[in-house]
Amino acid sequence: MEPMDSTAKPPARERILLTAHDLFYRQGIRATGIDRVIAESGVTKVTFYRHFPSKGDLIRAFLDYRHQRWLAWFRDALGRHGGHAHALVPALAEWFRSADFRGCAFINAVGELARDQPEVVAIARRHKEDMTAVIADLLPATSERANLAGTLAVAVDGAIVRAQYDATPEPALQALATIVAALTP
Amino acid sequence: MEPMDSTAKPPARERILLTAHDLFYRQGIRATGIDRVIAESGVTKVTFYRHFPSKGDLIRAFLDYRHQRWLAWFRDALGRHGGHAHALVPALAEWFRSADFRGCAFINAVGELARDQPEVVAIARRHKEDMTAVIADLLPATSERANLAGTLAVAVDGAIVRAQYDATPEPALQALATIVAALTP
DNA sequence: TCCATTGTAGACAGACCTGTCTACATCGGA
DNA sequence: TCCGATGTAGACAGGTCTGTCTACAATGGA
Repeated sequence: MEPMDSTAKPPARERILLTAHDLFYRQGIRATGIDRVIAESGVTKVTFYRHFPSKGDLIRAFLDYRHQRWLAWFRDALGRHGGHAHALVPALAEWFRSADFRGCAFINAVGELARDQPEVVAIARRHKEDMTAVIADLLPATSERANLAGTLAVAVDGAIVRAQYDATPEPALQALATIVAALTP
Repeated sequence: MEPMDSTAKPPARERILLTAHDLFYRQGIRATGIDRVIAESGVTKVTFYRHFPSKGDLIRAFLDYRHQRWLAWFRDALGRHGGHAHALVPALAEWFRSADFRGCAFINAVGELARDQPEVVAIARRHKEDMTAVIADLLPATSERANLAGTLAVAVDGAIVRAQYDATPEPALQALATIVAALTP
């Protein structure tokens, strides 16, 4: 029955995944060695390699996990801000202003790994398709909905990368607000 | 006087820089070892380290070089396509469709190196400021010019990253065209 | 002529990387 | 009771990384 008292450690696989998520997102994937993930998740090499036979497996699991987690947050934040297209700005503002914001994990992963692990590009593409679908849900069901959602998704990507290298998120948010206002009546 | 006949190799420093540009942009910076740059530029370790005391120096030199080269191309392409805001789309189309397109070197570098080399972020920021200034030159000199250029720059960044992970550049270009049309009368 | 600069060849150090291995402990279900 | 899954500790192999080192050659200006 698994009593699951509050002091119990989560199972090894979950600890590894949470640690990898933290380190990969914060430091970058290539910059993070397996040894570091193993040490910080409090697991040994054998246990680690039984769950993830190679670093590539861990990277894929990390991206899957990130995908679920980020999309759930995105949907929730958009809902909390009204569920219309203009909600994009305050929703993303939450993320951009959070202390550990480091850009889009998928865009970063493509930049780092596209050449050696082409499947990462496919994963990123699917992630962005799902993000675009969530954006489409904010729009009225006209014949232009899919196109408009795609255009807004490009603006969102632009705002994410700008917020990543700018000192403050305001220019990114202002630009996004301008584009949203121009495109949605 | 340097006769400079056509078979002469360029000086070592230039060969190193061109090789680094090629490898860093194509494979990523972290994925490219110094040894590879040394081997492909036809130079020895001592020569290399006399010009660039550390990999960090080479990275900075690469980004400077890329900055000059990309901006010169960007200005030229915009001019060839009419020098107005709508020229952004065909100009970027040239780049996105070129065989060796791999996204924006500065966005990629920030994703890879921001944590360990914060100065890379500052370099990227300056690059994007200059890119934004070039975009501003396409716009009429109204009081809104700077704001509008900043907004278009965000859209351009979004189009660049989308073209990087999409299978074809068309969605990125179409989105950018839509945004440009909506923002410039 | 002298000497600093730039070049060449390649061994080497020391760190870090991924992944394998032996040997043993615990625990839950069949 | 037995057995497979899951856990632990840590040595080890073989590769790659950055950067240093010795020793020598060519060139070009003061």
